[in-house]
Amino acid sequence: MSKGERTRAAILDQALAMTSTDGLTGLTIGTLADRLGMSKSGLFAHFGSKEQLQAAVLERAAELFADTVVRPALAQPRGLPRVLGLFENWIAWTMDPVLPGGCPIQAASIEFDDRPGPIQDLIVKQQEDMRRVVIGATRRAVEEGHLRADLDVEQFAFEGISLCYGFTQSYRLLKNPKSEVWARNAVHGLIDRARVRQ
Amino acid sequence: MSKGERTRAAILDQALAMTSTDGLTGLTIGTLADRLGMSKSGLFAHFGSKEQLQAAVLERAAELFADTVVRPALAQPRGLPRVLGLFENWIAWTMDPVLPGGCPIQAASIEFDDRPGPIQDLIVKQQEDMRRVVIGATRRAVEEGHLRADLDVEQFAFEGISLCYGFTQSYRLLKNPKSEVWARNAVHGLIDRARVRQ
DNA sequence: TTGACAATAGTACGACCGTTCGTATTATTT
DNA sequence: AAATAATACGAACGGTCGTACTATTGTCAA
Repeated sequence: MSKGERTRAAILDQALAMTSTDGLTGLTIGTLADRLGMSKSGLFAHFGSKEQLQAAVLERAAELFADTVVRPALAQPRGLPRVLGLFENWIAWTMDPVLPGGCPIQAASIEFDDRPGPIQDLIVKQQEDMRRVVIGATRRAVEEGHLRADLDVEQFAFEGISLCYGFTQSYRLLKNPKSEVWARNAVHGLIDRARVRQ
Repeated sequence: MSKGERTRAAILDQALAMTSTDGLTGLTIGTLADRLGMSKSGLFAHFGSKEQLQAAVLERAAELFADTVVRPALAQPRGLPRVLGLFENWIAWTMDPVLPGGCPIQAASIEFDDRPGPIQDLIVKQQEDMRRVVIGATRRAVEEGHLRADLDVEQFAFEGISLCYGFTQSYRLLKNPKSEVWARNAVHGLIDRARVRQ
Protein backbone atom coordinates (compact mmCIF):
# COMPACT_ATOMS: atom_id res chain seq x y z
CA MET A 1 0.00 0.00 0.00
CA SER A 2 1.67 3.18 -1.19
CA LYS A 3 1.71 6.42 0.71
CA GLY A 4 -0.91 7.91 -1.57
CA GLU A 5 -3.24 5.00 -1.04
CA ARG A 6 -2.82 5.30 2.69
CA THR A 7 -3.68 8.99 2.87
CA ARG A 8 -6.52 8.48 0.44
CA ALA A 9 -7.96 5.88 2.78
CA ALA A 10 -7.50 8.20 5.76
CA ILE A 11 -9.23 10.97 3.87
CA LEU A 12 -12.16 8.75 3.03
CA ASP A 13 -12.53 7.60 6.62
CA GLN A 14 -12.78 11.16 7.83
CA ALA A 15 -14.96 12.14 4.89
CA LEU A 16 -17.32 9.32 5.71
CA ALA A 17 -17.80 10.57 9.24
CA MET A 18 -18.29 14.08 7.99
CA THR A 19 -20.80 13.00 5.35
CA SER A 20 -22.68 11.01 7.91
CA THR A 21 -23.46 14.15 9.88
CA ASP A 22 -23.38 16.88 7.24
CA GLY A 23 -24.43 15.08 4.08
CA LEU A 24 -22.61 14.84 0.79
CA THR A 25 -23.17 18.52 0.08
CA GLY A 26 -22.16 19.60 3.54
CA LEU A 27 -18.97 17.67 3.06
CA THR A 28 -16.47 20.40 2.32
CA ILE A 29 -12.94 20.08 1.10
CA GLY A 30 -11.57 22.89 3.26
CA THR A 31 -12.80 21.67 6.60
CA LEU A 32 -12.06 18.08 5.66
CA ALA A 33 -8.46 19.08 4.99
CA ASP A 34 -8.34 20.97 8.28
CA ARG A 35 -9.47 17.96 10.25
CA LEU A 36 -6.79 15.87 8.62
CA GLY A 37 -4.13 18.51 9.14
CA MET A 38 -3.42 18.79 5.45
CA SER A 39 -3.85 21.41 2.78
CA LYS A 40 -6.94 21.84 0.65
CA SER A 41 -4.98 21.46 -2.56
CA GLY A 42 -3.10 18.40 -1.36
CA LEU A 43 -6.34 16.70 -0.51
CA PHE A 44 -8.01 17.87 -3.67
CA ALA A 45 -5.31 16.30 -5.81
CA HIS A 46 -6.39 12.87 -4.66
CA PHE A 47 -9.78 13.17 -6.29
CA GLY A 48 -9.68 15.82 -8.98
CA SER A 49 -13.12 17.17 -8.25
CA LYS A 50 -15.60 17.34 -5.45
CA GLU A 51 -17.96 15.10 -7.34
CA GLN A 52 -15.36 12.37 -7.56
CA LEU A 53 -14.72 12.76 -3.85
CA GLN A 54 -18.43 12.32 -3.21
CA ALA A 55 -18.50 9.23 -5.38
CA ALA A 56 -15.52 7.79 -3.54
CA VAL A 57 -17.21 8.43 -0.21
CA LEU A 58 -20.34 6.64 -1.38
CA GLU A 59 -18.32 3.69 -2.57
CA ARG A 60 -16.47 3.52 0.72
CA ALA A 61 -19.78 3.65 2.57
CA ALA A 62 -21.13 0.81 0.47
CA GLU A 63 -18.04 -1.26 1.25
CA LEU A 64 -18.52 -0.66 4.94
CA PHE A 65 -22.18 -1.54 4.67
CA ALA A 66 -21.31 -4.73 2.84
CA ASP A 67 -18.77 -5.67 5.48
CA THR A 68 -21.02 -4.87 8.41
CA VAL A 69 -24.45 -5.83 7.21
CA VAL A 70 -24.47 -7.96 4.10
CA ARG A 71 -21.49 -10.29 4.41
CA PRO A 72 -22.11 -11.38 8.02
CA ALA A 73 -25.72 -12.04 7.11
CA LEU A 74 -24.82 -14.09 4.06
CA ALA A 75 -22.44 -16.08 6.22
CA GLN A 76 -25.48 -17.46 8.02
CA PRO A 77 -27.02 -20.70 6.78
CA ARG A 78 -29.13 -19.99 3.77
CA GLY A 79 -32.83 -19.39 4.08
CA LEU A 80 -34.52 -17.64 6.94
CA PRO A 81 -31.42 -16.97 9.07
CA ARG A 82 -29.95 -14.91 6.28
CA VAL A 83 -33.06 -12.81 5.89
CA LEU A 84 -33.29 -12.21 9.59
CA GLY A 85 -29.55 -11.51 9.73
CA LEU A 86 -29.87 -8.82 7.07
CA PHE A 87 -32.46 -6.91 9.03
CA GLU A 88 -30.81 -7.40 12.40
CA ASN A 89 -27.47 -6.23 11.07
CA TRP A 90 -29.10 -3.29 9.36
CA ILE A 91 -30.68 -2.19 12.61
CA ALA A 92 -27.33 -2.57 14.36
CA TRP A 93 -25.64 -0.62 11.57
CA THR A 94 -28.02 2.28 12.07
CA MET A 95 -27.01 2.42 15.71
CA ASP A 96 -23.31 1.90 15.03
CA PRO A 97 -21.37 4.86 16.43
CA VAL A 98 -18.75 4.32 13.73
CA LEU A 99 -20.96 6.52 11.60
CA PRO A 100 -21.76 9.32 14.00
CA GLY A 101 -24.63 10.61 11.92
CA GLY A 102 -26.24 7.47 10.61
CA CYS A 103 -26.09 5.79 7.24
CA PRO A 104 -24.60 8.21 4.71
CA ILE A 105 -26.26 6.42 1.82
CA GLN A 106 -29.70 6.89 3.24
CA ALA A 107 -28.98 10.56 3.85
CA ALA A 108 -27.59 10.94 0.36
CA SER A 109 -30.55 9.27 -1.23
CA ILE A 110 -32.87 11.95 0.10
CA GLU A 111 -30.37 14.69 -0.58
CA PHE A 112 -30.03 13.68 -4.22
CA ASP A 113 -33.46 12.36 -5.09
CA ASP A 114 -34.08 15.46 -7.16
CA ARG A 115 -30.60 16.17 -8.44
CA PRO A 116 -29.97 14.06 -11.52
CA GLY A 117 -26.38 13.31 -12.36
CA PRO A 118 -23.66 10.76 -11.77
CA ILE A 119 -24.00 10.88 -7.99
CA GLN A 120 -27.70 10.20 -8.14
CA ASP A 121 -27.06 7.36 -10.56
CA LEU A 122 -24.59 5.84 -8.16
CA ILE A 123 -26.98 6.08 -5.22
CA VAL A 124 -29.79 4.50 -7.20
CA LYS A 125 -27.50 1.67 -8.19
CA GLN A 126 -26.47 1.10 -4.58
CA GLN A 127 -30.04 1.11 -3.33
CA GLU A 128 -31.12 -1.31 -6.00
CA ASP A 129 -28.20 -3.56 -5.22
CA MET A 130 -29.35 -3.67 -1.63
CA ARG A 131 -32.91 -4.32 -2.70
CA ARG A 132 -31.71 -7.18 -4.85
CA VAL A 133 -29.80 -8.67 -1.92
CA VAL A 134 -32.90 -8.64 0.27
CA ILE A 135 -35.07 -10.05 -2.49
CA GLY A 136 -32.51 -12.72 -3.30
CA ALA A 137 -32.16 -13.88 0.28
CA THR A 138 -35.92 -13.91 0.69
CA ARG A 139 -36.46 -15.90 -2.49
CA ARG A 140 -33.89 -18.36 -1.25
CA ALA A 141 -35.79 -18.72 1.99
CA VAL A 142 -38.89 -19.52 0.00
CA GLU A 143 -37.03 -22.17 -1.98
CA GLU A 144 -35.73 -23.65 1.25
CA GLY A 145 -39.28 -24.00 2.44
CA HIS A 146 -38.82 -21.56 5.30
CA LEU A 147 -41.15 -18.96 3.87
CA ARG A 148 -44.50 -19.34 2.11
CA ALA A 149 -44.33 -20.38 -1.52
CA ASP A 150 -46.86 -17.71 -2.50
CA LEU A 151 -44.97 -14.91 -0.76
CA ASP A 152 -44.61 -11.72 -2.78
CA VAL A 153 -40.89 -11.25 -2.24
CA GLU A 154 -40.84 -7.73 -3.68
CA GLN A 155 -43.61 -6.64 -1.36
CA PHE A 156 -41.73 -8.29 1.50
CA ALA A 157 -38.53 -6.45 0.64
CA PHE A 158 -40.33 -3.14 0.37
CA GLU A 159 -41.77 -3.53 3.84
CA GLY A 160 -38.53 -4.70 5.40
CA ILE A 161 -36.49 -1.91 3.91
CA SER A 162 -39.11 0.66 4.86
CA LEU A 163 -38.92 -0.50 8.46
CA CYS A 164 -35.16 -0.06 8.46
CA TYR A 165 -35.57 3.47 7.12
CA GLY A 166 -38.26 4.31 9.61
CA PHE A 167 -36.02 3.06 12.36
CA THR A 168 -33.30 5.51 11.38
CA GLN A 169 -35.79 8.34 11.63
CA SER A 170 -37.09 7.26 14.99
CA TYR A 171 -33.71 6.45 16.47
CA ARG A 172 -31.50 9.16 14.99
CA LEU A 173 -33.75 12.19 14.97
CA LEU A 174 -36.41 11.55 17.58
CA LYS A 175 -34.03 9.57 19.78
CA ASN A 176 -36.95 7.52 20.99
CA PRO A 177 -35.59 4.76 23.26
CA LYS A 178 -38.34 2.40 22.15
CA SER A 179 -37.25 2.60 18.51
CA GLU A 180 -35.11 -0.50 18.62
CA VAL A 181 -37.83 -2.63 20.17
CA TRP A 182 -40.35 -1.37 17.66
CA ALA A 183 -38.05 -2.08 14.76
CA ARG A 184 -37.21 -5.59 15.96
CA ASN A 185 -40.86 -6.38 16.64
CA ALA A 186 -41.82 -5.11 13.23
CA VAL A 187 -39.18 -7.11 11.41
CA HIS A 188 -39.94 -10.27 13.33
CA GLY A 189 -43.63 -9.77 12.65
CA LEU A 190 -42.95 -9.34 8.97
CA ILE A 191 -40.98 -12.57 8.90
CA ASP A 192 -43.47 -14.48 11.01
CA ARG A 193 -46.28 -13.59 8.68
CA ALA A 194 -44.20 -14.81 5.76
CA ARG A 195 -43.51 -18.16 7.44
CA VAL A 196 -45.13 -21.36 6.28
CA ARG A 197 -48.04 -22.23 8.52
CA GLN A 198 -47.88 -25.71 9.89
CA MET B 1 -53.77 41.21 3.86
CA SER B 2 -51.09 43.86 3.50
CA LYS B 3 -48.56 44.03 0.70
CA GLY B 4 -45.83 42.73 2.97
CA GLU B 5 -47.87 39.75 4.00
CA ARG B 6 -48.64 38.96 0.39
CA THR B 7 -45.03 38.99 -0.74
CA ARG B 8 -44.01 37.05 2.33
CA ALA B 9 -46.49 34.37 1.37
CA ALA B 10 -45.22 34.37 -2.21
CA ILE B 11 -41.66 34.02 -0.96
CA LEU B 12 -42.60 31.08 1.23
CA ASP B 13 -44.39 29.33 -1.63
CA GLN B 14 -41.33 29.56 -3.79
CA ALA B 15 -39.04 28.70 -0.89
CA LEU B 16 -41.09 25.62 -0.20
CA ALA B 17 -40.64 24.35 -3.73
CA MET B 18 -36.94 25.10 -3.57
CA THR B 19 -36.53 23.38 -0.23
CA SER B 20 -38.38 20.38 -1.51
CA THR B 21 -35.72 19.75 -4.12
CA ASP B 22 -32.62 21.29 -2.57
CA GLY B 23 -33.21 20.91 1.14
CA LEU B 24 -33.21 23.57 3.82
CA THR B 25 -29.48 24.11 3.47
CA GLY B 26 -29.61 24.21 -0.32
CA LEU B 27 -32.29 26.86 -0.01
CA THR B 28 -30.40 30.01 -0.77
CA ILE B 29 -31.49 33.60 -0.38
CA GLY B 30 -29.83 34.82 -3.57
CA THR B 31 -31.36 32.35 -5.99
CA LEU B 32 -34.67 32.50 -4.15
CA ALA B 33 -34.74 36.28 -4.72
CA ASP B 34 -33.79 35.78 -8.36
CA ARG B 35 -36.67 33.40 -8.97
CA LEU B 36 -39.06 35.90 -7.45
CA GLY B 37 -37.60 38.80 -9.40
CA MET B 38 -36.68 40.70 -6.28
CA SER B 39 -33.49 41.76 -4.58
CA LYS B 40 -31.64 39.72 -2.01
CA SER B 41 -31.85 42.43 0.58
CA GLY B 42 -35.53 43.07 -0.02
CA LEU B 43 -36.29 39.43 0.54
CA PHE B 44 -33.93 39.17 3.46
CA ALA B 45 -35.73 41.98 5.28
CA HIS B 46 -38.81 39.80 5.59
CA PHE B 47 -37.07 37.28 7.79
CA GLY B 48 -34.03 38.82 9.40
CA SER B 49 -31.91 35.71 9.15
CA LYS B 50 -31.63 32.56 7.13
CA GLU B 51 -32.53 30.48 10.14
CA GLN B 52 -35.79 32.32 10.55
CA LEU B 53 -36.50 31.82 6.87
CA GLN B 54 -35.89 28.10 7.32
CA ALA B 55 -38.21 28.01 10.30
CA ALA B 56 -40.90 29.83 8.36
CA VAL B 57 -40.55 27.37 5.50
CA LEU B 58 -40.95 24.45 7.87
CA GLU B 59 -44.02 26.01 9.41
CA ARG B 60 -45.52 26.63 6.01
CA ALA B 61 -44.78 23.02 5.05
CA ALA B 62 -46.50 21.79 8.20
CA GLU B 63 -49.55 23.92 7.40
CA LEU B 64 -49.70 22.45 3.93
CA PHE B 65 -49.32 18.95 5.33
CA ALA B 66 -52.08 19.59 7.82
CA ASP B 67 -54.37 20.88 5.06
CA THR B 68 -53.61 18.08 2.65
CA VAL B 69 -53.14 15.07 4.88
CA VAL B 70 -54.38 15.53 8.41
CA ARG B 71 -57.51 17.65 8.14
CA PRO B 72 -59.18 15.68 5.32
CA ALA B 73 -58.46 12.48 7.22
CA LEU B 74 -59.88 13.82 10.47
CA ALA B 75 -62.98 14.87 8.54
CA GLN B 76 -63.72 11.19 8.05
CA PRO B 77 -65.93 9.41 10.58
CA ARG B 78 -63.91 8.60 13.65
CA GLY B 79 -62.27 5.23 14.04
CA LEU B 80 -60.81 3.17 11.25
CA PRO B 81 -61.68 5.50 8.35
CA ARG B 82 -59.57 8.22 9.92
CA VAL B 83 -56.58 5.96 10.33
CA LEU B 84 -56.84 4.71 6.79
CA GLY B 85 -57.38 8.27 5.57
CA LEU B 86 -54.19 9.44 7.22
CA PHE B 87 -52.07 6.87 5.46
CA GLU B 88 -53.83 7.19 2.12
CA ASN B 89 -53.48 10.97 2.17
CA TRP B 90 -49.87 10.67 3.20
CA ILE B 91 -49.13 8.45 0.24
CA ALA B 92 -50.94 10.89 -2.05
CA TRP B 93 -49.01 13.79 -0.48
CA THR B 94 -45.73 12.11 -1.31
CA MET B 95 -46.76 11.90 -4.94
CA ASP B 96 -48.24 15.40 -5.03
CA PRO B 97 -46.45 17.45 -7.71
CA VAL B 98 -47.14 20.58 -5.66
CA LEU B 99 -43.91 19.75 -3.86
CA PRO B 100 -41.65 18.91 -6.78
CA GLY B 101 -39.09 17.21 -4.60
CA GLY B 102 -41.17 15.40 -2.03
CA CYS B 103 -41.95 16.23 1.56
CA PRO B 104 -39.60 18.97 2.78
CA ILE B 105 -40.04 17.94 6.39
CA GLN B 106 -38.87 14.43 5.74
CA ALA B 107 -35.87 15.75 3.85
CA ALA B 108 -35.12 18.22 6.61
CA SER B 109 -35.36 15.60 9.31
CA ILE B 110 -32.49 13.65 7.78
CA GLU B 111 -30.60 16.82 6.95
CA PHE B 112 -30.76 18.03 10.54
CA ASP B 113 -30.72 14.84 12.55
CA ASP B 114 -27.18 15.64 13.65
CA ARG B 115 -27.29 19.43 13.79
CA PRO B 116 -28.70 20.49 17.13
CA GLY B 117 -30.33 23.89 17.28
CA PRO B 118 -33.66 25.62 16.90
CA ILE B 119 -34.33 24.13 13.47
CA GLN B 120 -33.77 20.61 14.69
CA ASP B 121 -36.01 21.32 17.67
CA LEU B 122 -38.75 22.49 15.35
CA ILE B 123 -38.47 19.42 13.15
CA VAL B 124 -38.58 17.08 16.12
CA LYS B 125 -41.66 18.86 17.39
CA GLN B 126 -43.37 18.53 14.01
CA GLN B 127 -42.53 14.86 13.70
CA GLU B 128 -43.79 14.13 17.17
CA ASP B 129 -46.96 16.06 16.49
CA MET B 130 -47.54 13.85 13.48
CA ARG B 131 -46.78 10.75 15.51
CA ARG B 132 -49.29 11.88 18.10
CA VAL B 133 -51.93 12.37 15.43
CA VAL B 134 -51.46 8.83 14.14
CA ILE B 135 -51.44 7.38 17.63
CA GLY B 136 -54.50 9.39 18.63
CA ALA B 137 -56.52 8.30 15.62
CA THR B 138 -55.47 4.71 16.15
CA ARG B 139 -56.38 4.77 19.81
CA ARG B 140 -59.74 6.18 18.85
CA ALA B 141 -60.25 3.31 16.44
CA VAL B 142 -59.54 0.92 19.26
CA GLU B 143 -62.08 2.65 21.47
CA GLU B 144 -64.63 2.48 18.69
CA GLY B 145 -64.10 -1.25 18.54
CA HIS B 146 -62.68 -1.16 15.01
CA LEU B 147 -59.25 -2.27 16.07
CA ARG B 148 -58.15 -4.89 18.59
CA ALA B 149 -58.29 -3.82 22.21
CA ASP B 150 -54.82 -5.22 22.87
CA LEU B 151 -53.24 -3.39 19.93
CA ASP B 152 -49.93 -1.68 20.69
CA VAL B 153 -50.78 1.67 19.17
CA GLU B 154 -47.21 2.98 19.36
CA GLN B 155 -45.89 -0.06 17.54
CA PHE B 156 -48.68 0.39 15.00
CA ALA B 157 -47.78 4.02 14.45
CA PHE B 158 -44.10 3.21 14.07
CA GLU B 159 -44.83 0.71 11.34
CA GLY B 160 -47.30 2.91 9.53
CA ILE B 161 -45.01 5.92 9.52
CA SER B 162 -42.06 3.79 8.45
CA LEU B 163 -44.04 2.55 5.48
CA CYS B 164 -44.80 6.13 4.44
CA TYR B 165 -41.11 6.98 4.65
CA GLY B 166 -40.09 3.91 2.73
CA PHE B 167 -42.59 4.82 0.08
CA THR B 168 -40.94 8.19 -0.44
CA GLN B 169 -37.63 6.47 -0.97
CA SER B 170 -39.02 3.96 -3.42
CA TYR B 171 -41.16 6.43 -5.32
CA ARG B 172 -39.00 9.56 -5.34
CA LEU B 173 -35.52 8.18 -5.75
CA LEU B 174 -35.90 4.76 -7.31
CA LYS B 175 -38.98 5.80 -9.27
CA ASN B 176 -40.25 2.27 -9.03
CA PRO B 177 -43.74 2.18 -10.57
CA LYS B 178 -44.80 -0.56 -8.17
CA SER B 179 -44.09 1.64 -5.14
CA GLU B 180 -47.63 2.87 -4.77
CA VAL B 181 -49.12 -0.61 -4.87
CA TRP B 182 -46.57 -1.85 -2.36
CA ALA B 183 -47.25 1.02 -0.01
CA ARG B 184 -51.03 0.61 -0.20
CA ASN B 185 -50.78 -3.15 0.28
CA ALA B 186 -48.51 -2.69 3.24
CA VAL B 187 -50.74 -0.13 4.90
CA HIS B 188 -53.86 -2.16 4.34
CA GLY B 189 -52.10 -5.22 5.68
CA LEU B 190 -51.04 -3.33 8.76
CA ILE B 191 -54.60 -2.23 9.39
CA ASP B 192 -56.10 -5.64 8.63
CA ARG B 193 -53.84 -7.27 11.16
CA ALA B 194 -54.93 -4.73 13.75
CA ARG B 195 -58.61 -5.39 13.10
CA VAL B 196 -60.76 -7.26 15.57
CA ARG B 197 -61.15 -10.85 14.48
CA GLN B 198 -64.72 -11.98 14.33
C1' DT C 1 -52.12 65.71 -0.85
C1' DT C 2 -49.04 65.19 2.37
C1' DG C 3 -46.52 62.85 5.99
C1' DA C 4 -45.23 58.60 8.26
C1' DC C 5 -43.84 54.33 7.83
C1' DA C 6 -43.60 49.95 5.53
C1' DA C 7 -41.37 47.68 1.76
C1' DT C 8 -37.86 47.11 -1.47
C1' DA C 9 -33.47 48.12 -3.73
C1' DG C 10 -28.53 49.11 -3.71
C1' DT C 11 -24.02 48.45 -2.19
C1' DA C 12 -20.51 46.53 0.43
C1' DC C 13 -18.44 43.28 3.72
C1' DG C 14 -15.90 39.14 5.27
C1' DA C 15 -16.01 34.27 5.02
C1' DC C 16 -15.95 30.28 2.61
C1' DC C 17 -16.70 27.56 -1.64
C1' DG C 18 -14.34 24.47 -5.47
C1' DT C 19 -10.60 24.86 -8.38
C1' DT C 20 -6.01 25.97 -10.63
C1' DC C 21 -1.23 26.77 -10.65
C1' DG C 22 3.67 26.68 -9.80
C1' DT C 23 6.73 24.85 -6.62
C1' DA C 24 8.74 22.23 -2.93
C1' DT C 25 9.24 17.94 -0.77
C1' DT C 26 9.18 13.13 -0.31
C1' DA C 27 9.01 8.11 -2.28
C1' DT C 28 10.11 4.97 -5.40
C1' DT C 29 12.61 3.10 -9.08
C1' DT C 30 16.70 2.69 -11.89
C1' DA D 1 23.31 7.93 -6.07
C1' DA D 2 20.81 9.78 -9.71
C1' DA D 3 16.51 10.18 -12.06
C1' DT D 4 11.82 10.27 -11.99
C1' DA D 5 7.38 10.02 -10.31
C1' DA D 6 4.19 10.71 -6.61
C1' DT D 7 2.52 13.82 -2.95
C1' DA D 8 1.76 17.81 -0.65
C1' DC D 9 1.92 22.79 -0.13
C1' DG D 10 0.75 27.96 -0.32
C1' DA D 11 -1.28 31.42 -2.72
C1' DA D 12 -4.60 33.01 -5.57
C1' DC D 13 -8.82 32.91 -8.65
C1' DG D 14 -13.75 33.93 -9.58
C1' DG D 15 -18.07 33.02 -7.27
C1' DT D 16 -21.55 32.64 -3.87
C1' DC D 17 -22.86 32.62 0.72
C1' DG D 18 -25.38 35.27 4.70
C1' DT D 19 -25.61 39.68 6.61
C1' DA D 20 -25.19 44.80 7.56
C1' DC D 21 -25.89 49.20 6.39
C1' DT D 22 -28.04 53.16 3.64
C1' DA D 23 -30.98 54.97 0.15
C1' DT D 24 -35.00 54.85 -2.44
C1' DT D 25 -39.57 53.71 -3.60
C1' DG D 26 -44.36 52.46 -2.56
C1' DT D 27 -48.53 52.35 0.36
C1' DC D 28 -52.11 54.13 2.90
C1' DA D 29 -54.43 56.82 6.59
C1' DA D 30 -55.21 61.64 8.10
